[in-house]
Amino acid sequence: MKSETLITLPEDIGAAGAILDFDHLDQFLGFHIRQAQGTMHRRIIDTLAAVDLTQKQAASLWLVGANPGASQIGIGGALRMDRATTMAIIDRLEGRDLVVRKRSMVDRRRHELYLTPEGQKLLVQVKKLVTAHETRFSERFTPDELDTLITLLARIYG
Amino acid sequence: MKSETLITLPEDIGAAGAILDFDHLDQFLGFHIRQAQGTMHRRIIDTLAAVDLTQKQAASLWLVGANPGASQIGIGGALRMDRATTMAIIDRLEGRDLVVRKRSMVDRRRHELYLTPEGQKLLVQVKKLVTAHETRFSERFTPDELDTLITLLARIYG
DNA sequence: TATTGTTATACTCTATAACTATA
DNA sequence: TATAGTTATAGAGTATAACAATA
Repeated sequence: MKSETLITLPEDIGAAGAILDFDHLDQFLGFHIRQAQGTMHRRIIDTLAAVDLTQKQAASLWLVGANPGASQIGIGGALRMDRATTMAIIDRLEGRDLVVRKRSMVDRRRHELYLTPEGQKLLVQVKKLVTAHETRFSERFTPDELDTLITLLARIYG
Repeated sequence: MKSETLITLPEDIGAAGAILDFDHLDQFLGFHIRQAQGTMHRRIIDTLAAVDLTQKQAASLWLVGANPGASQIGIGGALRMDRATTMAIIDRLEGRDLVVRKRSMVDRRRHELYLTPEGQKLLVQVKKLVTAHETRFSERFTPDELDTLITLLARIYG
């Protein structure tokens, strides 16, 4: 028994739709999550190009904005990035004067992270862009469907 | 109004659970897809380390096995990879003598892809590993839930 | 002109290891 | 001993650009 699936391709990948035997690969959760995440990621890259930020950079900016004084380990943990990855991202944000590091007085190992005025200004724009991006995808679902989808997704990593 | 969320972290990331204000970031579909995909991806990397393959390499091997004679553009399209990415992955598989390229007699621009006997042998093992990996995640859901989840995910990129 | 494969190149994310300083 | 940050390094994936061969 063969499962044939028509995959519609983004214009920049491949030439046209291709019919391939997926041999049950397309019955796997991991397959669909990867496709869905890839699709949304490509779109958010384009969306955030307007402010020259990547998704991780934008998410980090967002969390620092909501949690002034948070540490790198805190931000990284929330976004599931290790220390080295978080480091690189905060470096980038600091290099653009969007975020500042301040040595913590309570625990001198930690650096407290804060948005600069520029960071705060950019975050306003980021929130608009990300919200619009999210809407473009979430409007494909009813509120109930969206709620179900998010609840089920959370069970994968919760 | 602040939404506080407890995130349980993988042992290799961060020190312990951290409570952060996500400021609605955790109400976004993109956020949860990324977390879920990251979780499954980390796990499949560990799983496929036994055969020294990445997820993309394994998926490409799988599709070539199911579609003997498929072209790179065909494989890449099905997995949503551009030509350069597909090229690198097939190069790796060919370098390990798992896949061979044969010039097509019908369209001499194309290279037909085939598994070698070694590739076929390894694919058997890959299917066991991937299926076990999938089961570890899919068993968190009832059949109905899994069906719903996959159907909703497919709507994102369909 | 368009498509397939190829090569070169660059960037992001991810991860590991080792080091400093602080707790 | 453990934690937070840092630095160096490496690999995978993604993407663009340019080119050759072929349609």
